[in-house]
Amino acid sequence: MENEAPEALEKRVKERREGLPELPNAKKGEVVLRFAPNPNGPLTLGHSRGVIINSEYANIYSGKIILRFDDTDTKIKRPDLKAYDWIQDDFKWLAGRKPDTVIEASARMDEYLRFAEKFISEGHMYVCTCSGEDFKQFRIDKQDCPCRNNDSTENVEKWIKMNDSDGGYSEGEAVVRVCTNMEHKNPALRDWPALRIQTTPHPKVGEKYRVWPLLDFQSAVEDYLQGVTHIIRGKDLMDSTRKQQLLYEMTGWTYPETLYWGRVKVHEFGGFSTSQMKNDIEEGKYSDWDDPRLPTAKAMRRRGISADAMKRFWVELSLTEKDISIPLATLQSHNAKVIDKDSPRLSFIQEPVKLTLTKEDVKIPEILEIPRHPLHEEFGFRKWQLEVEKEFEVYIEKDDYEFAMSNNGLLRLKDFADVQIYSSQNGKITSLTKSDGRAIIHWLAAGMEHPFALNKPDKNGEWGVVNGLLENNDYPLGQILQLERIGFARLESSEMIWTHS
RNA sequence: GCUCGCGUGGUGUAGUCCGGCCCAUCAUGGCGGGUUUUCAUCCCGUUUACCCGGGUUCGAAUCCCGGCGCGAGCACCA
Repeated sequence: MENEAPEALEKRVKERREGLPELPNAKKGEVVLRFAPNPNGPLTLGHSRGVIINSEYANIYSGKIILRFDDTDTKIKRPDLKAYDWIQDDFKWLAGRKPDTVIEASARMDEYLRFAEKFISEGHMYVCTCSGEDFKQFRIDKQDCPCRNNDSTENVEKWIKMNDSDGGYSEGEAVVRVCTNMEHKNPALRDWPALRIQTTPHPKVGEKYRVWPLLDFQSAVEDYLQGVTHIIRGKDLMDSTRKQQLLYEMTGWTYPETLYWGRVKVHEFGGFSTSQMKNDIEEGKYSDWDDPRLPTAKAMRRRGISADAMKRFWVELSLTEKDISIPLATLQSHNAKVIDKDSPRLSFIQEPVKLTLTKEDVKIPEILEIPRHPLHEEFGFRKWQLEVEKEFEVYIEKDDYEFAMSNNGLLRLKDFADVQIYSSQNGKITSLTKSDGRAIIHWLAAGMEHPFALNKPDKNGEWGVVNGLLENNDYPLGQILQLERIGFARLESSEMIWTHS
């Protein structure tokens, strides 16, 4: 058998793959990856995929992950000074660590301009002074623009004029193009633009530079300079890869291995446009970037989604080029598994109804001890001081009260006692032990509560405040709680933010 | 218009390169049940899929051809 068909033995056995697929041509310890957002806002849910997938691969291959701020547009997607910090913060939360290197493209301008000048003098790029509209036509017609045939000396002169704020070209009058091929079958690759003039000051470096690289050029040069081995990007940038490969071919550089993912939408949010969110916040539709209704990393964190759940979520979606639309429930399901085991239980009474109960012959304890977590007694106990002398008052939810009224008034107060309730909002404690299969509800003893609010979405997804009574506690702000029979929520100073059930 | 990519259940995903081990994996959701003094966690059961049409082949989710659908690029945005 081995002698007759050796190739049959070499064929890989079909196995179920788990986690991320292998990176092509990756050597442990030598992988360099990068995540390159535009700092025009904090990270969105979409960006979180980039942080997680790239940093996961860096972990798997003991490689490096670079965080690069692609901030070379001063006009359309202006960098937001605050975003540089936000993104580093979001990155650290998602990846569980800081990036190995942080680069700001705007701080690397000298390098980009140096390479631009080199490529122009070598004839790989040229200065084009045609209008955008004219060039568009040349591209459609597969015709060279008049500037294409200028010799490199002339191009260097024009390059100097581009950089000259005094008497040179002004914004829109000249761009630098990569000399590819005007008959390339893919129109997107025909002499693509590499640098242009921008006179809007940059928030970081002001008016120090006049000619700025476009993404394709900046990214191509920086990836080379940093020794990036693998690029993982959206498939909308496939043509970007091809443009950059053409430049790499001219310069003799080796292009990184490139992988892509498709577009992701979340049912509840649709897409994740940073500029759209920015507008909406400015118009007052949302309070800020961490408004729980927004698909930002900040908002997810505020809603009590754990970084671990985000990681599981993105790793499960893996690296496919398919455009997908996924319900938030998938992320929430991962999250529930992660947070359930260490979320302390607490009672929260929505729309409370106060009941006065008689104790009859039942002897109630002065202190009721309820575990903070049903599966982890080592977390300790909640200790409720009960009123043994005077009237005994409790709060239950209006819905539970109404349910009891239409079902003979029998209820069990969880972890405490069986009660019989009357429509007068009075009742009696009938026994401490559970005597039958009656419904068990959560409740609060009077004196153990304080008014508090829960900010949560209704059935239609509209967020609103539910007022109620929260069990007294000393958990720190940011603690994720499980409100018994309701769901998870994260504690803030003036309210709780709903996580999910 | 030109160019590129993708099409497996309600939603994702494995398998597609190298055809048989796939009457198609795992998860999530739905439904039903169990455990639980929470409608949480956990456990069990159940449900539904290879875009369409040809071809090659003993055999096709997988290879070939042709459709159709969806998405993206063709920006002096990233």
